[in-house]
Formats: sequence, structure tokens, C-alpha cells
Amino acid sequence: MKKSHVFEWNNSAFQQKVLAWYDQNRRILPWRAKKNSKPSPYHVWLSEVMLQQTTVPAVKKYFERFTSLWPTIHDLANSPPDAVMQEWAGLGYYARARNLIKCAGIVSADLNGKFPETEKDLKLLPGIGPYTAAAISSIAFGNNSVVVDGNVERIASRVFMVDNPMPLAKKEIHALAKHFYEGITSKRAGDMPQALMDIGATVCTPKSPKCEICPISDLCTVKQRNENPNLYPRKLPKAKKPHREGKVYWLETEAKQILIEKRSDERMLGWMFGFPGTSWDGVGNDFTAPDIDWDMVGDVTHIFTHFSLKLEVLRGRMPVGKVKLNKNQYLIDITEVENVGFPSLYKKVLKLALPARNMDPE
DNA sequence: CAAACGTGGAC
DNA sequence: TGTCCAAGTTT
Repeated sequence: MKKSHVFEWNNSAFQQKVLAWYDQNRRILPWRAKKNSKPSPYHVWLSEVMLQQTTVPAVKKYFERFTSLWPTIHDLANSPPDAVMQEWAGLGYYARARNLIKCAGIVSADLNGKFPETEKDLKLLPGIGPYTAAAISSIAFGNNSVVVDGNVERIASRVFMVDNPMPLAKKEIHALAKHFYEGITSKRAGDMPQALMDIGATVCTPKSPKCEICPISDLCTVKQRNENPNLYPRKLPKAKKPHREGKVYWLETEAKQILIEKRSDERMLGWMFGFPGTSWDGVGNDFTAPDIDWDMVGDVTHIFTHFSLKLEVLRGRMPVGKVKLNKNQYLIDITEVENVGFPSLYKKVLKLALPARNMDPE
């Protein structure tokens, strides 16, 4: 503990305030157990994976849809992987969905549908890292794990006024966050991380936190010193995003079919459907476009985490028999193409090419 | 360990 | 328009 704090740090005072706030202000979320009922490990796991690097509003509909289609881990495990990927379409970070499917298979087939209860065993499963293991073990099984997500990091960085920038400060912050959990009973073990996350999401927000209504403001160094909370956690400046360009092909047959392809594991958007094109992700080969007349439909731009992309959309038509399908390529009926769960990049291509196609005189 | 890995909403 | 961000994991 740094001696420089303007107050005497007291774990139990902090915890009491946080939990009392939670009892009055907890959010009602679809994956959360109602008061006095046990949480479902399946729901906790599914929601935690969906919520990784994603917002609560975005996850809600996906969670409802998944649990409606697949009420148990066995249902999910027994579903065709494509169906799961289709339902994940639009949520992003598709490795999460691929790992979700693998994890469901293991838990369903090898573990009799029971999730492990310890962090150590949970972490062995695909898609479950340090955070998610801690979250599941505490929320679903009542273990007093040190759960540190972005919210907890932010709260700790302000409460203890951590001056080292992220991500260097991760270890330091994690060590400080242990204080938040020290001595929590099993009865409250699952509430504590959720309470911190609720405070982080609704009070101790990244920008313009509501310190006036914060239950722990008198224990917060940044607040007590009148520092600017917006500056915490400190961060290193980010590198500029590179820009890439490529081509994507809307290839239609004279029988009103469209060529789509399932992207392989090692590519970006792996296991998702898309349209053929140049290798804009730097993996694999460019699509060899047939030697026909291609109409330029327009450009699609898309911003990924680490680069921006502009794809030129080209549209062409040829006889069915002339189309050579590579592995993982399919011709689907024009009436079905809108029902394919494309990732957002290809959804944009679709929205550009389909109307252009419908305006065509033929 | 730094970099890869999506998306849409807020300001 | 650009920038930041949201319950991280994997390699």
C-alpha cells in the first residue's frame, strides 16, 4: 500500500460500501440470477465470453437468442458449428465463437455438462483466460477469486491513483485490486465483482465519472486529491492505424445464384461466410476472378481494430456451368443471400451489391 | 510480450 | 471525421 494516500485504506469499509450500493442499484441483466436463486454456470460462461471487449447492450440480444436456441450446454455442443457462427455474426472477435464451440464440446462430452469450479481448471478450457476463469469461479460457484476486468482496473487505478500507464501497470493494478476482495465471504463472493463492474459501468465510467453519487468517493485518492479522473487509468498514446485496400467480387450465375465462401480458420473472420476477393488480410491467395466483364459497384470501407480497409466491389455474371468452385465455396440462391449471417464487412458488401443487382435491366 | 483480433455507439 | 472505448484471450 502506498503511504501517500490521503486516507487510511480499509478493505472492509470499501467492501461494505460497494456491496450496500449493489444491493440497491444492481442492474437487471438477462444472464444474472435473480436474488436468492443460483446462477447457471452455463449462462455465466456464455455471457462472460460474449461480453469480452463488448458492450452490455450489444450482448443482450445475442444472449437471449443463444439461450433460446440452445437452452443447455449440450444443446449448444450438439448444434452444427456453422449455425453457431451464423448466430454470432455481427458480435465480432470471431475467435471467441470458435472457442465457445470447442469449449461447449469439451464440457458437454468430457465433463458431463459440468463446468469446472476452480480458476485453474476453468483456464484450461478454450476461450477462458484469467479474467473469465476468475469471473465464472466466483459468480457461478461462490469462490472468492480476484476478478479484474477493465472496470476493476479503472476503479483501482483511480482509488489508488496509479501513475504508471497501461498496459504496463496491469500487474501493479491487479495486485492492488486484490484488496477489493480480501476477506469476502462465499455468500458475497459472486456479488463483489459484479458490484464493481456495475459501479464501473454506471458510475466510475471512463469519461466524466459521476463522483458525486459514487459510494466510494471518500476512499478514492484521485477524487480526494481533486485530480482529473478522466486521466485514469493513464494510457500510452496509440500508434496510427495502417490502411489496406483490396477487391471483392459479387459473382452471380445466370440461374440467380451468388458465390460465397466460408473463410478458413487461420484467416481473419475465420469460420464466417464472405465473398471472394483479394487477400486483404495477408493470409492465403487472391481469388482468381473469371475472365468476364466486371461492373464496378462502388467501395466499402471498414475499420478493424488494427487497420482500416477499403474494398472495391465488382459485380459480374456468368453461366452456372462455367463457375469453378474452390474448396469452401458455394453457390446460394439470390433469395437466400440476405439470410446468411455475414460479418459486418461483408454485410456492407451485400448492401451495396444487392440493390445494384436488382436495378439491373436484366 | 506485443500484436492480432470486430463492432457500433458516444462525443 | 476522428478517436476512444466495452466484462479479454491467444500466440
